[in-house]
Amino acid sequence: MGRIDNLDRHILRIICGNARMSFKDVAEQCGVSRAAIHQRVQRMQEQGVITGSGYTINPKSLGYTTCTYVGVKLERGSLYKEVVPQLSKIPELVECHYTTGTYSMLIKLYARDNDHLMQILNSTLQEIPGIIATETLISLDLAFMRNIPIPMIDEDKE
Amino acid sequence: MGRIDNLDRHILRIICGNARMSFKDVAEQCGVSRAAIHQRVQRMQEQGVITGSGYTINPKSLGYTTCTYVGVKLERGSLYKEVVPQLSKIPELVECHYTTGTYSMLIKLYARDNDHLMQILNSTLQEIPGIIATETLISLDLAFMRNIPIPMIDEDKE
DNA sequence: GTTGAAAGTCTTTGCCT
DNA sequence: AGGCAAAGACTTTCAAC
Repeated sequence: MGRIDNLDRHILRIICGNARMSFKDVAEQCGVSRAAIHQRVQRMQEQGVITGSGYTINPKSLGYTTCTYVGVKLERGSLYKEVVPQLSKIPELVECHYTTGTYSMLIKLYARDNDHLMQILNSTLQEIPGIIATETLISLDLAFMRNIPIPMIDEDKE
Repeated sequence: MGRIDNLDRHILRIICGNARMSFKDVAEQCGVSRAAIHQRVQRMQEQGVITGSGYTINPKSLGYTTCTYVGVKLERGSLYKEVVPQLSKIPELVECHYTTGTYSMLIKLYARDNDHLMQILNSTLQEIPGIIATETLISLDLAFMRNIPIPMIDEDKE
């Protein structure tokens, strides 16, 4: 996968929170040329360090009033691979993990209102074969949401 | 907050998964001029519909091998406001919700390895006053992670 | 929402360290 | 290998319509 040095990390710290910042400004902040930024961003995309880009949309502006996590219990863990395609069909479902602990899976979804949430939970989720129980954790408040930390490394080592 | 019409929605669908796409291409896909795209994106940023932009970074490339959700139980729900600033100090913690259900809070974090995870759970989290119990849900596999759905609306109504 | 022109930015190529 | 400079191509911005 190739090493990610401190210049890479510096670039990532800047752009991971602002995809539309011009490479000229990134270059100035890093003290290198624009071309260097361009080459490194391109290389990191090829290496799979950077997997994509996007805008963050406020769910409320689209009419989604609630964000909910649901703990899903399966009849058998091995049903995981069969259940995922079914879950994937639910557009409101944005994240889907296979987990250790109390639940077999943890999923995240957005709903327009309580009726919509109930409809997803009862009519859609509970009807999927293999799912024997769900536990609903409604997010009443998002205290914070931020990017993964990007620590600098000791470049002499490694 | 102003209405978001179908052209806005079309734009959002395109750019929310690709922040670096040129507005010229967006304009072509939408069948309008470049300036229209620019005006609308700017307006949506001012309105708070678009709250930011960024690159997605592969956690593994930074040395994070595990993604973990932790259900946190508080002594009293009202301690929430006091606990959040403490949690915010943990850089590996990327998301923090106040929730209904089994837990008082649900948090998401990244760890380099099992030792690192244990250290965050035992040394850091459990030491915060007000936290009486935690339940760890390690993500063994991320089946999918995608953007919130952006439905088109019936523009005659509303 | 559109057009057109001016200002600024990105991307490529070849060169240098 | 990796960083740099310059040129042409492309975008963004700002008018007036």
